[in-house]
Amino acid sequence: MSRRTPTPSARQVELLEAAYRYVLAHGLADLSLRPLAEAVGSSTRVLMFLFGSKDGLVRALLARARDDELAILDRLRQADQPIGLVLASGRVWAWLAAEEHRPLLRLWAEAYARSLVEPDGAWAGFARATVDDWLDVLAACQPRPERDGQDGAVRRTLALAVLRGALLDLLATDDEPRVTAAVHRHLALLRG
Amino acid sequence: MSRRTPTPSARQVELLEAAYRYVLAHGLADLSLRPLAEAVGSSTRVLMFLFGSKDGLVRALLARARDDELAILDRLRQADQPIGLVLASGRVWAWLAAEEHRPLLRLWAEAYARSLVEPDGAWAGFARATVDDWLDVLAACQPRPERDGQDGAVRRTLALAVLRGALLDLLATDDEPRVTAAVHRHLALLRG
DNA sequence: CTGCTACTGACACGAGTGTGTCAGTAGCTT
DNA sequence: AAGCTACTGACACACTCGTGTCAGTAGCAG
Repeated sequence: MSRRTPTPSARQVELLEAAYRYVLAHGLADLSLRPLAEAVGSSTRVLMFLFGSKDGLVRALLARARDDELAILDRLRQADQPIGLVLASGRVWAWLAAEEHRPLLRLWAEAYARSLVEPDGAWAGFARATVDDWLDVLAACQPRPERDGQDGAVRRTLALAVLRGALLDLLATDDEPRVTAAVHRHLALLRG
Repeated sequence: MSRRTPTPSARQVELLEAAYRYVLAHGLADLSLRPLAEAVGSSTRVLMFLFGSKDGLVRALLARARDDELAILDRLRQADQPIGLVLASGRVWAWLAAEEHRPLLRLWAEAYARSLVEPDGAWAGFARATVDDWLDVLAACQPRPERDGQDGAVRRTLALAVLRGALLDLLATDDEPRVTAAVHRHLALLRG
């Protein structure tokens, strides 16, 4: 068995990477094995063999997307000392607003919404997991006394809400100046 | 022809209402005519007759959901004089956070995300339209000198981002106290 | 060469999809 | 009574879907 987590095997990660690119371009909503297989130069048979089922493939793709997401989050975390929510939010927004990340973020939005409507299956817990991922990393950015206690939790909840709300706006309107100005306005408010 | 907009006909609105309830409970993602028809006590044949196609049905359902959305927005608008963004945001959040509106808001999130990924077809422009709807009504809540000019636009963009970001969090975590506290924190910041 | 493991191709099955066709029936207007 | 319009039922067509089956082949270990 070369199914999932046990040593993904070269061919498997290669195909996953190709499938990931395909999904970034076409969305997950009406993903279908046959068109996907053709696009990545493979066959449904092989996809089934490597990922067990369509559900397995989708799970692997969502995990792949989450890896991309965690990669930037880790760059925030690795600072030697907490940089504070304001600076962290500013950096995260710069990443979110970059044009080249739109496909990933659209995919993220799709998976998030779907996991809300259909809490079972391959999508299960995706929304919840990403909220926790982000809140965790924002917590790590807060200085020590602020971080603990529920006031700190409220602060990072607000920071996350601004970032994600702004992201939704940006994805729909593509009006980067207006949305970025709104985020910066919020950061200015926080500074006092 | 009793197709769409030209006088919806009693039977049509009756079935649309039933289908809307069904979709609120089951989501739009894998909506299928036969199960839907059975659930609402009709047949695919009739649905096709009344709505022309599945796309037509979906369009009608999205329009129906938008009507629900616009209904609350109008209650804000009808105030004799502008109430300001702070008060408006507070009221809107009270509505968003109410438990009984979750199904509608989940449906909204689903439609929004899907219209981002698949900008053609029945979903076209849904995300864009709702952003504009909300920004318009928030603009109407702003006092006169503030409303015009791009600073006003930035202000309401931020207000909208907070509301929608908080909504995303709430839908995923169901942690109303934390999220409501974050929204109120933002309102407190705005007050100065 | 033998065997073993990883991988792949061709094909079929059964279920579910949206939609089209043909024939109705109920209720109203004239 | 006639006729028109709105609506409905039964059924079939042409797909596409995920998945299963059976037979392979390439590469490497012994």
